[in-house]
Amino acid sequence: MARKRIRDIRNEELIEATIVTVHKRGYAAVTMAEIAREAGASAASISYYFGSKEGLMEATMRHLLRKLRRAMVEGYAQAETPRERLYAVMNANFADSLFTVPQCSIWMQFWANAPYSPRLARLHRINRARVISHFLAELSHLVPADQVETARQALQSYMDGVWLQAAQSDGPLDSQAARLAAHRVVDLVTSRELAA
Amino acid sequence: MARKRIRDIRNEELIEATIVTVHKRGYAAVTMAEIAREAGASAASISYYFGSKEGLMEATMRHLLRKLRRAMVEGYAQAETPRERLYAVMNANFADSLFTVPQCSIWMQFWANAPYSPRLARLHRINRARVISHFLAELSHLVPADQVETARQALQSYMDGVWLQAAQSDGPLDSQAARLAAHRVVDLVTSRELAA
DNA sequence: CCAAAACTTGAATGGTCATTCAAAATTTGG
DNA sequence: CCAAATTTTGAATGACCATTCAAGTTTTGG
Repeated sequence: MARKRIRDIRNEELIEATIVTVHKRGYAAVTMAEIAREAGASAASISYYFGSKEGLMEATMRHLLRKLRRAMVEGYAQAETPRERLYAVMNANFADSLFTVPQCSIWMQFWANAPYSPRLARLHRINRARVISHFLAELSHLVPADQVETARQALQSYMDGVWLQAAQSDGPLDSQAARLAAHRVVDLVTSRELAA
Repeated sequence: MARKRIRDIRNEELIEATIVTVHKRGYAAVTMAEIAREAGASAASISYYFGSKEGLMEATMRHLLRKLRRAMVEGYAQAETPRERLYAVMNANFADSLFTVPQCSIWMQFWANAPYSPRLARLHRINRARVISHFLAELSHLVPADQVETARQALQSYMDGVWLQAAQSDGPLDSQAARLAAHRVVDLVTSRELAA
């Protein structure tokens, strides 16, 4: 019991420290020593728990993806119509617990660096495919078949763009306003006017 | 005459090599030696021309921003209505010469790393303010005053999101389709239905 | 309480990299 | 053609960093 406990505690602490430190210094500049200091540990302990720097980054990204997925399925469970499920996707992405400057910032860091790390790229690809299929599934009930892909592209671009802008924001974010705005975008994109 | 010529030629070659190499290896991993090799020069010559790695990155970002700005003013000159000018902004961002995978990719690299480099951050801030004011100026003629900011946020998020997705794309991009889709988004956002 | 297992880290290692510099090559202006 | 200015680079420098390892400390299970 306790054997597992300690490992889990350290994992969590080190991942949290990674989020804070990558946000503060950037993916390109962050060092093991900085992350370790933030966590009150030594750089050597990171190697002990995660094997390597890349292992730590992968674990941190997994942590963030898990958090997002949890928020998503939670909202999905209560949604009953395709439109409500689209709202649920947006609500998850702009949930109070996820839509903060540091988290959007670190998300961007991983996003930008995923193409250059096989382990991050893999996680990124899997997550991306999942989100796309969710969007397509719901949109297929709401817009003509030949517009589904265009509508998905629009919704997903908007969602990503909001995160990207949020990452650059100075002040704190208004997650509720973001959700409302996102709902409106869903409504617009699924209205008849999308047709060319 | 020739004195300036050589410097300009080298500047251009090194900046072009920087774009190619950063796209290939990522901002976090790229080295002076790699860029120099791509340009058929030595790492020392980069220091000679740009002073430092950060100087080279700043010059490269300036180059990209200049390119974007040129495309923008060109379209602006021909636009006659607020809506046409919004189209022009989109057309510039999704111009054939700019909307390519490598360029979207490197743009993301700079975007993600700007917050951690004072010189990049400065360029980024200036560009951002310029784009925002353009959007606001045109939107103020098209939507009620209390919706201008929301509409700007939506349009800009969409635009950024499309670039972000394009950077991750596997195949080549269809810039004309991107422009058409962007026009439709402009139409949607400036329609009466934006109202909550 | 005890031995074994798990955990922790300071210091060493080996490697990488931006930058500098001196010397050489090239170009320029006359 | 020549001297001065400019351009080029190989090698040296110094700094930084991820990872390893051996030696300790703490925790665990009995």
